[in-house]
Amino acid sequence: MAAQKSTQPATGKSAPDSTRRSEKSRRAIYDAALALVVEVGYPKTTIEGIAARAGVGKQTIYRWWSSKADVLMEAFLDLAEQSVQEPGPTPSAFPDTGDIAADVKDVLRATVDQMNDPRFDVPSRALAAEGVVNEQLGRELVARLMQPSLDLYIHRLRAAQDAGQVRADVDPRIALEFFISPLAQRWLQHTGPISHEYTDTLVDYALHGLAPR
Amino acid sequence: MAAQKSTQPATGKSAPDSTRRSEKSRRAIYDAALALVVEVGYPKTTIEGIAARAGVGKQTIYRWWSSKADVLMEAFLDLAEQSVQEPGPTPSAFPDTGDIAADVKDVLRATVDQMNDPRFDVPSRALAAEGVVNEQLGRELVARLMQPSLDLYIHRLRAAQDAGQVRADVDPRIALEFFISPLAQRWLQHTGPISHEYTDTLVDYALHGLAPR
Amino acid sequence: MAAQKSTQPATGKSAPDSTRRSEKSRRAIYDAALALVVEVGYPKTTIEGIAARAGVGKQTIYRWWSSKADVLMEAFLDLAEQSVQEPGPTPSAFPDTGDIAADVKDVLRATVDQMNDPRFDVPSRALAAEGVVNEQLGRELVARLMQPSLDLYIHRLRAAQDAGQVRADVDPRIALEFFISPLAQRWLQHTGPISHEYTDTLVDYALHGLAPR
Amino acid sequence: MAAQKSTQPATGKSAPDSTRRSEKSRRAIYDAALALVVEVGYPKTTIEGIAARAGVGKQTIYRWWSSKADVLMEAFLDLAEQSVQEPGPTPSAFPDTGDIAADVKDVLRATVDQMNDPRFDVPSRALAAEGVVNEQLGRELVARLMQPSLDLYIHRLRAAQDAGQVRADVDPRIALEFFISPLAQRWLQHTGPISHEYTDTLVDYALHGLAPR
DNA sequence: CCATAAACGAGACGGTACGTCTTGTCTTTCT
DNA sequence: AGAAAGACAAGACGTACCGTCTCGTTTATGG
Repeated sequence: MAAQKSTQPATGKSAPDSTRRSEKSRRAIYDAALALVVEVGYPKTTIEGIAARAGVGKQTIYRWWSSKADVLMEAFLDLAEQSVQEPGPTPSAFPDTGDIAADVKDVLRATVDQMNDPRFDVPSRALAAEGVVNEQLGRELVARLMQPSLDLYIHRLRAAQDAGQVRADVDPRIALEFFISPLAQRWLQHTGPISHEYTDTLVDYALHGLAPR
Repeated sequence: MAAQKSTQPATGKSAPDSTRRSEKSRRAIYDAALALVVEVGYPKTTIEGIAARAGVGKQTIYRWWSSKADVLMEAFLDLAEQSVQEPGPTPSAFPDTGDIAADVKDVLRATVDQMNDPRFDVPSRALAAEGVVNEQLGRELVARLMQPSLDLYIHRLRAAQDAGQVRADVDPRIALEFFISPLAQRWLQHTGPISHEYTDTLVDYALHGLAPR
Repeated sequence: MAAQKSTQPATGKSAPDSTRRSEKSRRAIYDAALALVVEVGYPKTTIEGIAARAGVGKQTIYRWWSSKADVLMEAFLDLAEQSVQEPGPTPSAFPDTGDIAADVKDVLRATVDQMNDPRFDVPSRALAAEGVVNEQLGRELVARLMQPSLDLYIHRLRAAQDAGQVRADVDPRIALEFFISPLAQRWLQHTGPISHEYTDTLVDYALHGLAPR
Repeated sequence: MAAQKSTQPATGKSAPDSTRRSEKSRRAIYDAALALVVEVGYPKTTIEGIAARAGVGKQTIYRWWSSKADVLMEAFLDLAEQSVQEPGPTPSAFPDTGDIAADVKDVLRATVDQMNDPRFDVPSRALAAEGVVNEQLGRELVARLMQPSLDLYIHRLRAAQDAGQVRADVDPRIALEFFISPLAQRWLQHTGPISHEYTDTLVDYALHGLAPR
């Protein structure tokens, strides 16, 4: 948004010069934002609170972000990028053992575990809530946070179609929703408990259908 | 702490006497809350604004509701109850033509239409967002707003099981999520367009499975 | 003030029938008002508080009095009337031993003592403050609370003039101010300490003048 | 509680930095406060009203003053300081023609005139009333507003003592009350009319005594 | 000895102001 | 010029009382 290509267009208020930006402040703001959201919840997390905790002037936040949600989104994205670079099984890769059922169950179990980790749960809940009500932010969230994961599903489902494990006439962008949406709804809206058994069941029902064969 | 005649627990601040409540004020508050949410959005809807628009003292709101979300939830419930009593096809009945696919498609098309009506979309989005972040409210929303509809799905799916159109070993409470959750996620999180074709596809995929038969 | 002689004039809102007034409530209101003023101070004494403490409906106060100050004034007058009927030296009599200096010193010493009694100090301070800012109430206070005492001074000073102890060309209504006003100002405005020595000095200075003879 | 560099005691809420205070806002607040008190009276003068009229946020008032009375006191002091710097007879000087009676009459006549000027009367009445009930404020009023004038009286009376026009054994701090207190009481408590004749009489009575010589 | 009407307790109501909190802007000072 | 610091105008928060207005419930004659 607001692609700041090069020599900024004269918009009255001259845009900040990102080359002189303080990296230390950025990190401190990310850390403070995430910590506060986890500790006191999103509504009680304020720009002032973040600035104070980060040891930063308020203006430094307003200069670089447009809203509390914006700060949190970037902080969360940054967190996600960091964890990618951690050792261990790269979460940005989708397993492909040849058994689509087993592979999807695997991924969903990991997702369930993540949803039960407050460091993930609280900020992403907050962002999701904001995105529900603020369409612009919502679309940005989908594009920057969710789409990469969804693409992995699509890719794996295409492979399953090639292997004859999923019907060729099925749209993978819809198919993946059978795995993700019920879990997402239970998680976000507290409509039901989430567990490994539950996601396993989802995969079985989705693949084989509700109707008798 | 003052003689407490019978029921409610003594909460220090004696509870208001609901028999003396002003029905006119309640209605005015519901109307103002819904109108404001639609007009200016949830975050800019304030208790002060509702009170002013309803021609009511702020205390009258605080006396009977605990938060902005609480007001809006009751206003929305009230709206739902009213529309039930309107003429036309009762939305609290689930069609049963004997064809589960057709019946579910029918209901989902109506749901899609509702989601495209701003009078429904804006307040329910606001409530859903609040419920994501506030678990207590979220559970209340599920219980009071969503559960009645879900029960209709469950009931219809059980009938379909009896009729042999849905496998007997399928849990209807999970099965219904294949119809509802993908649509809900697209709607709430803007993850994709919603249309009659889309929901029709959902029903077909869900009933017959993703895997080849 | 709004003399309600007999068959009241049709003023729209029919005046309350004072013959049916509850004496018990009146007493309870007086007691509550005086107690609250002493305990929490005048500004924190509220009509609601008085009503609650007296076990009385707010309307019962509004029916018979026009303001908080009005209640307190009547309560205080009532208190004064009661103390008159107590045994001991009647304060409504001014001593006349033939020695004007001694008699005035006597009375002023009693006044000093009264000013140091919180039961008198707090409510009368509150009333005086209100009277400073609200002329109507101020005049009523003077007429109903202060004038009777002032008249005793005038009477005694006239006697002193007859006895040749005070110059005949002196206006007693001004002369009495030399005794009363300095003390009143020190008391009300905290401009100085008040004591028996102080009032004795006042009397001496006033009688014999500041200039050398 | 946070590093407190040097002087002021750590009060939890760090004190505002008075070097960065907006002079424009201060002036606007003084003007608004005085204007409102004169126009609508003290009780109907509210902090919100002052802020609105001054075009200032409420917090800017609460940051620098502790109460409505505090604002008004400083506004009034500021007004007094300003009028000192005006041309004309400096009110901070007490005339000394050698005739103590004439000089005091002079000053009292000016005081009477001031009491009849609503710009002075209304705010100072309000402050006096507040000081009657709030001892802390009262003492501050005396020290900051009244004492300077009283000192002039004391100084002039000492000179009169040196000149043999006032008895040497008289305490000037008490003597001055004969001039000031009766006038103050008539003014504040509406116990009588105030005029030049009245104050002239006060001076004569006070100097020569009530008793025959 | 009721009938009836007023005063009463209780407290909900539309309002106003309180004093606090946070927002997003602006200004000052330091680096 | 960026950043820390924080004052500022604006305005919502939730609370406390205001003075008015019903509600039943005493209570106290007067028919």
